[in-house]
Amino acid sequence: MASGRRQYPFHLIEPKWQQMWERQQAFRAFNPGETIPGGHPFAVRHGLEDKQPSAAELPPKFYILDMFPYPSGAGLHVGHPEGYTATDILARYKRAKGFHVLHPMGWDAFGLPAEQYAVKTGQHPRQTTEENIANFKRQIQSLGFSYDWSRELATTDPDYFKWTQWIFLKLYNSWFNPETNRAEPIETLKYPAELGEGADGNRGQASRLPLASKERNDGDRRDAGPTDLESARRAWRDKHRLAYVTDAPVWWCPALGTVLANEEVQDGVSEVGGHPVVRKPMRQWMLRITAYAERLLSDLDSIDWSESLKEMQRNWIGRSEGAEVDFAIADCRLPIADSKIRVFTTRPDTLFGATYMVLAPEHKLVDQITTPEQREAVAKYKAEVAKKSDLERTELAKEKTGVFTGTYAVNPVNGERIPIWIADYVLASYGTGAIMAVPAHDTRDFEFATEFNLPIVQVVQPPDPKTDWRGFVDDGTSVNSTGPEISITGLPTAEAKTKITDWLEAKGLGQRTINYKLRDWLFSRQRYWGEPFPIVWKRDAGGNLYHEALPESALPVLPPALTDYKPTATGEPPLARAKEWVTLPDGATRETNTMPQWAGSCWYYLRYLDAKNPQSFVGKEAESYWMGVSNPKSEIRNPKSATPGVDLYVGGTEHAVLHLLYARFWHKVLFDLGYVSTPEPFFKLVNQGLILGEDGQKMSKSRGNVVNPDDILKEYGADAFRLYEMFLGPLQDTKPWSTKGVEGVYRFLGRVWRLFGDEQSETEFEQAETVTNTQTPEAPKLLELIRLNSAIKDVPPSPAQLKALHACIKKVTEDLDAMRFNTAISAMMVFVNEAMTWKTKPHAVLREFLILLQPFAPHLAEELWTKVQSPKPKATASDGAETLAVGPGALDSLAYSPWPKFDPALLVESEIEIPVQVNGKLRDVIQVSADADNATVEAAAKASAKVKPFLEGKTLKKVIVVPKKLVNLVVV
RNA sequence: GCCGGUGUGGCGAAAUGGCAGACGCACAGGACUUAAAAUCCUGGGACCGUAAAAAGUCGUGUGGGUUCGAGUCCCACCACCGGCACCA
Repeated sequence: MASGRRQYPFHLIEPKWQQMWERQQAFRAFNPGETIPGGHPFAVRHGLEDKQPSAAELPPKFYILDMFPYPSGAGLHVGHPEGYTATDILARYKRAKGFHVLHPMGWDAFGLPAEQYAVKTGQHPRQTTEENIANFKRQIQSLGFSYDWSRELATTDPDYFKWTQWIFLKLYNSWFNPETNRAEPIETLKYPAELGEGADGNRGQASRLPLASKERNDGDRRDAGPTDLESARRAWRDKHRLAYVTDAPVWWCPALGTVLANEEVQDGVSEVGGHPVVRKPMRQWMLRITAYAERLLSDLDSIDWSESLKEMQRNWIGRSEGAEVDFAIADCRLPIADSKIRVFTTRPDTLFGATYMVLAPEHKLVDQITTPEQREAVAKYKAEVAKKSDLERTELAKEKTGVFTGTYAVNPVNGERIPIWIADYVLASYGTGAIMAVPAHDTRDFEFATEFNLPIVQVVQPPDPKTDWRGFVDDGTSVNSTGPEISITGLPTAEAKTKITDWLEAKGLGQRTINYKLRDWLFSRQRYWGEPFPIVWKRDAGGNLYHEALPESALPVLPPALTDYKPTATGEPPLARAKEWVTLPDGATRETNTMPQWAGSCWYYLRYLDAKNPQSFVGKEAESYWMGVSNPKSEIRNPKSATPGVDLYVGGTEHAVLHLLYARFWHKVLFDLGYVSTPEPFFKLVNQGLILGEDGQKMSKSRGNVVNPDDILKEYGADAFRLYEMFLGPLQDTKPWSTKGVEGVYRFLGRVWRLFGDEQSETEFEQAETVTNTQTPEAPKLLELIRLNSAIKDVPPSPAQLKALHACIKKVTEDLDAMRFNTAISAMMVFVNEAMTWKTKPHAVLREFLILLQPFAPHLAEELWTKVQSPKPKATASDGAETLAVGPGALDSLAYSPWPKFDPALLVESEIEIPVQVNGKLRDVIQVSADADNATVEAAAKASAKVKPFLEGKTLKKVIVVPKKLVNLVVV
């Protein structure tokens, strides 16, 4: 042990209070209508003992949420508790402020490691998961966080994933209505005329179909037998559902034995593990997140997230405005419908500069338009591209490649013939999979044209004539842009875009379009340890396979027992091994994919609100109270949306796009369908920064610089650990760990201990401790031997003492409101340093200080709080310390003690120091009375002996007096 | 390449446009101690001075600018960190 003697007996104090809080359920939050037990400190504080308050009768809520962890086998590292400590401090602070705080914790427990372990050892992932959760929970609890453990949840719990599957059914049974711009039940989807039941008689409403049967046993369905009309209608609906099936190529990762979402693939390798991935067509479930692109984008304006995080989401969604333009194919040998190639461009103003076209190699027209002479070259190029992994495609991106198809297109604005090429720098999956190339004003086209000697025509003049127009991609003025029917020459870029787009629309050659980079969410995984889909597959009379939702009554769909967790030899998911499970009595077969890990984390913050509800994923009343809509006393800080949701959400940046985008998407669907009352889930979000190793490098096992919280706790205790994590620097910053730094705050806590404790009784305590087994339940009683320091007296504080206290209250309060934990701690250090010097320490002053300390170092503060309940040792000491903290009817629980208010009047000085500058340079500091007027201050400044030499022989030009701040004498 | 963020002592950091370096670490000196640990006190940006002081000069990545006054605001650049990356 580097630090030698223990600063204070945290090894007894911390378990004592953790047990106390747990016994008392001190941090349990109560839903509207719930009976609040008498004696519970929250009930005592708010006068709600044995009552069943409605939402309106409860104090204003405050929902503080941590990103729940994946309980890995490695246990907690010091990065986890950083955010958890910050939120715990705020939760405790808000409780003291009188809020009804919801502060829950749970487990994001589905995931690959437990499954990979199962593949290796045959141990069921549930067992691994449960062990890991137990370890995580023990570690988290040893830090004294004030979570409401009665709301604990795990995504792997059937009572939980039943509702994950239920939400999936909602997605499955909904479509996005572009007219109302929101999700609606699939029954509101109209069939097109050819599928309608009679012309307009029943408005083609799908509700005429026996849809009610969806909620009945699936066995009863469609006894009448399918018809062509019925399967056509089913196909129509299936095409519109928010959850749908495609056979599109997906990222298959052979090493992981699963497909991955676009977002899980980085630079051609899997984000997890860095394994290579390949493109492979497979049947997959998709979620139609793209329908929400616009709302996901625009609603960012209504929430309080960091600008950089919003920017990341905006970039991910990637909205771009432009136009789609049709180019006719010259000398067309094709049927009319296919004789056009549609391109997407954000720069229709550069249409006159289009000197060639490029199709993605996968574009569906490529084979049709390729001339016989070029056929071989095109086929070869397509084969090359198909062979390339995405990794190679990105790596080789520097050099442009492509092949001419032999065919020409006609530029609609000037009738010019331009060659059509194929090249892999055009992506099939974005826009229309084809572009018009304007080499003069697009970097990629410029490189391509240079490579293949294609013409480059200027059509934009840069604002600065010295700028080279070649490769100029910004806004300027259109030039050389006059055709037989339309001219935009001379127009600034913005106007040129409008004018030419209007013309294209009028001529039927194109239209305004908005494109998004965002793709639909690939939602199925070939894994065992995830939520099974509540979906079965059947065949209709024509032998066609179709899918159907299981009824709600079939939930939860549990995964089958397996002995082998590997995918099958044919590449089918592991669930396919459970033959009996897969096949239902009616011959239907179950979907064997499972949901991705993101599914469970998409809505866990809602389950916390009503974690045990067996009837619903969340009760209406609980939802509206905690999300802040039903309680008139709630603080609504954003008048624009007036729907705060989670008041504070803290977690790492690694979830900046995926989790946060997916969760927002699900929340909006639930909002549209009327299940939740706010359009956004997380009103305020803060990303905690990374904690690096002592060497300033990212912590990793291979570098050997990982700090284990258990080791720190053993040596310095939870309070010191918490304090240090916050003292390190601003929450959002990346900062290196320093175990030496822990000692600093540990010493501070030791000073607090000595400030309150009596030295002689401490010695007696230590002697008693050496002959006692500290593992016994009686050991904490030893703490009663510690007496209050005799310098602490029930006397009125001096003005200086009051000032020190109130300066501390002010600073800590303001810093907590702004989440500046490090400076709040330093303010408490300043206070303690000063209080140590006081000969007589007023009881009232030190007592208030403990309330400030409590959120940061709750165990120590609670223990000392028992000592300051009365300046004399308690007469009823035989009751033990417990009664002091939790006695019914008495407001003596520190955790719920009202936060002190500072009195600004106590902070005013009678004499203040004013710096005096000459020409902006500090020359002296003078003492003046605080209410001195400017003339007096100026005179005093001029009179200063240190200032005078700098004025001699100079002319005083100007005098700046900033009241109570500074004097600056300007001389020449 | 594009977007976002950050550059302040030996280190972590602090500073509504107004005394740069609070608070802490590490370090040095002292007190207590047989000694050590712990604790308490003192010191500290650099330079130049001096027996020791005082005074002075320079100092917040670099170069400009605005201002009586800039770590803070503006412009240009450099470095590092994070994100995106052939998205037309």
